[in-house]
Amino acid sequence: MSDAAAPEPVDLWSAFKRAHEIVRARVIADTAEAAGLSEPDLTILVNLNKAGGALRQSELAASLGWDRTRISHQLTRMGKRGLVTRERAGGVTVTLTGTGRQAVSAVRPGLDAAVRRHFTDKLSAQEIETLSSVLRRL
Amino acid sequence: MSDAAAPEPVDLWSAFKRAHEIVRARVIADTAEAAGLSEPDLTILVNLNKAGGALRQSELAASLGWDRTRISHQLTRMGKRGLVTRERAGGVTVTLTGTGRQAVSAVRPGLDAAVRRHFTDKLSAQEIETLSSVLRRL
DNA sequence: CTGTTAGCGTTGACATTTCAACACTAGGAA
DNA sequence: TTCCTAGTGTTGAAATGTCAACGCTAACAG
Repeated sequence: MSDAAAPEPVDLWSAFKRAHEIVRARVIADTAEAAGLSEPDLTILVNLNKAGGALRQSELAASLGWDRTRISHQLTRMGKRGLVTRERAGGVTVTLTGTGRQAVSAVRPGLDAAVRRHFTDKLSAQEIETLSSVLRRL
Repeated sequence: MSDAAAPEPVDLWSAFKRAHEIVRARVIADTAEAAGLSEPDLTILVNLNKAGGALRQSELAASLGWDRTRISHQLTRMGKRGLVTRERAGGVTVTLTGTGRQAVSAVRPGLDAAVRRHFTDKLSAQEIETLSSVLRRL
């Protein structure tokens, strides 16, 4: 039998937050920081790019688990920096600008590498599968 | 064989961040919010309490994965609210006040319940063990 | 037409986090 | 002694996130 005592739920949650915090800091230090982008900038850019360059604002919020206000402020800032544009069409559609696309392409290789280095390379294939299924459920 | 395609590292990382964001929002809504504490307040209080009520500031930072500046500002705010005290002893030692202890005890049962409800109850014993081992490694 | 309700987004004030720059201390080397 | 160097903590300004309040639009009932 395994000798690991069942962790208290709160301790498991603390470990989760700590791991998130540490991996996040390392990945950002290796990517956004080097590209003159903030972490939220990068998060939005990658999500938009993955969706083909445009998304409804509410879908963007849902896919990140962010709330309306946070997305709104963030997009306002990114608009001023010329990374995205917004237009009303029923809801609001957010679109990547040329500058925005360029920024994603520039950072992407480094981001992939950093995520592998600080995250997935430390996990076995079996663990990745379990983790993936767990995260989907939360 | 499993038919789940191996997820791109970046996608797994996004899923990790999203799960963290969602669980965090739910737990906080059910606990700190109800107790007049902020999330970082609660995080610090729980950690200090677990350590017996006092810790070196740098140890607190390391155990949370936070950086110096963040801890410093946070403790300054909490000091003003009467939750902790600091004194210089080689490094700086942070101590829970009576008010601080009281606050932790008051929130603790609700916190345990919320973490179970939004997090561990959704995982099997097997998954908890895997997750626990993975998080330790990161 | 007049409400009413719900979804979606914005705004401004305030709280928290980050960033760059600055002390302070201890320890060792010149 | 003086001069590094590393580790630790603080400060103030700028960036980001949160909260409460508001406005807009569409759908629907009266």
